[in-house]
Amino acid sequence: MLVPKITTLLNRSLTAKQLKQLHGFILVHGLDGLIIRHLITSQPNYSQTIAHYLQLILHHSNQPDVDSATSAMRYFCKHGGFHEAFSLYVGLQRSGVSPSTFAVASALKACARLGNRKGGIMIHGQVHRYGFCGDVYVETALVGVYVKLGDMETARKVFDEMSERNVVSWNSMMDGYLRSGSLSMAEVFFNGMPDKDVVSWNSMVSGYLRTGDMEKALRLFQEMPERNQTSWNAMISGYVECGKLDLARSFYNSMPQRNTISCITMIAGYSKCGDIVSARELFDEMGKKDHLLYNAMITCYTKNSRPKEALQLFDEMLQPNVNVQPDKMTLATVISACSQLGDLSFGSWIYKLYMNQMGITMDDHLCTALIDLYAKCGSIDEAFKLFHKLHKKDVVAYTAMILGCGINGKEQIAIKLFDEMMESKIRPNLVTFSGLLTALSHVGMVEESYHCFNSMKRYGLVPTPDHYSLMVEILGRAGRLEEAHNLIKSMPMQPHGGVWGALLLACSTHNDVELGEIAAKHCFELEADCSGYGSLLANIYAGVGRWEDAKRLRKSIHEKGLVKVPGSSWMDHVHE
DNA sequence: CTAGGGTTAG
Repeated sequence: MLVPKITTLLNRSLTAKQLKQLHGFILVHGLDGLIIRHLITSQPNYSQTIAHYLQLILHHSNQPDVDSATSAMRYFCKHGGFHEAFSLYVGLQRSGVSPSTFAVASALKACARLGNRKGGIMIHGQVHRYGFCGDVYVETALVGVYVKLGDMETARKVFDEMSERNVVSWNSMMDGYLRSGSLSMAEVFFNGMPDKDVVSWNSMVSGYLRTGDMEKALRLFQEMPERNQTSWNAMISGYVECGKLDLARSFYNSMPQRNTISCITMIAGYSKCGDIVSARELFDEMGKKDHLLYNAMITCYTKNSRPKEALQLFDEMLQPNVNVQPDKMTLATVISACSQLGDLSFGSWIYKLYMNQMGITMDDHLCTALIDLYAKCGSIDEAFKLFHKLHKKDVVAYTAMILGCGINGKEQIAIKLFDEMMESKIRPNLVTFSGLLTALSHVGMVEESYHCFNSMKRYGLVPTPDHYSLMVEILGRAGRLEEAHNLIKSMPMQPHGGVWGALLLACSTHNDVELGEIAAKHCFELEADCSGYGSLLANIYAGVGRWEDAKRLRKSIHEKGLVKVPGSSWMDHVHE
């Protein structure tokens, strides 16, 4: 009998090749549940491989071993393989083998995480049939399913009928009420719990944080009998959420032991308010950096239009002495950096070679990033190919395509895509309208643009200065300068330099001195670096033959950075 | 075994 020989093998760490041989052996000599279970627990590095082998084996076996299947299900559940876990359970069902309570609990967890209503209800029925109703774990898992499905009524019913409950059962119910927004019911459960653990406290604290009630959250945090990293991290993320970065930072500084998540939360917070220096400081302070931390920092750079730094950091993580494995998120972010730079070669290297080499498969996020890259770099056909490959076309994907068509001279297709999107009942957002207006601006379709701009409020969208800027550009190109000026004056918010800049540019192509001076005045007031605007105004002067004024303006920009326009006292504006 | 915190694309 060769089984003893295998069991001795198991206590050593095996190479992938040895494992494959072992698998062949198991296939030939039949399946032994004990061995499989032992394999999964004793070989953490290869447990995924083993679990997959097991899946295969079960598929071909008509008498699968319940215990080994359960081990595999638990493994998959722990590592996010909920589909695999569920299909293993279905496999057991199909071969008519009675599952264990463990298998049922795992399968229920998988259904909860997948939002698989049908599966959850099916297993609920089986729980009765197998007489697993008295099992706390099974019933708690059942509560978990209904909580995750948002069905608090059924969850409550299951909970009420339980003969025995533990902390987790209570916590699940409380979590469910918090998720469904019933803060008061959650409080009732929190106060009614026979005993609370850290999770109970943490859940309640983050419940208050979600509703923005920082006072109650803080009070509860201070009352906690014991705090763990999650408690601290929740507070940090709460303060980040409401923009109180300094308070978030003081919690970060005073927590006894920080982890990667604490750091990522802070970096994301700094990223949101544009403080990349502080973000980088925290990043550098971390001793051990994983790919999630790298992702956060790289994202911070791309979100703040620093694609070069983003790529530098990506390069750093690939260095042999660092050797941090990137994942899909890393690549999606890095590709976004490439499209900001217009670097098609690096981006497509990732797509065509690197992904293959690393065994990273495409998902819709990644695909959308690539669509944007190819579209921005002029390869609109390639972008379309990728667009058709998407499993689910969402706003972001449509927006990328619309903008891509717009900047590649395919305005009609951009409009068609927008209509198609409407028909699919996908709600456009602010970025979508920027893309559409950009497309329209290239063909000078003024009435269409007005229509588009005005339709924004139908979707509950308030145009941003950028949208006004695009409208000004469109009107300006059509020579409707006065109309553009009036549009700016009608803006409910302070226009930024770009809005007036768009008008100034239009004035320069149409040689309108009077309006040009007004626009330039605002530009000078709103932006630190005015040399570009100054030159535009000088061009207008030159265009109408006011050579002296043009010359003087150019000279003043060049020499002292002092913008002084003849005959206009409001131009006495000093710049550094 | 069951529950809790962070990061991706326009």
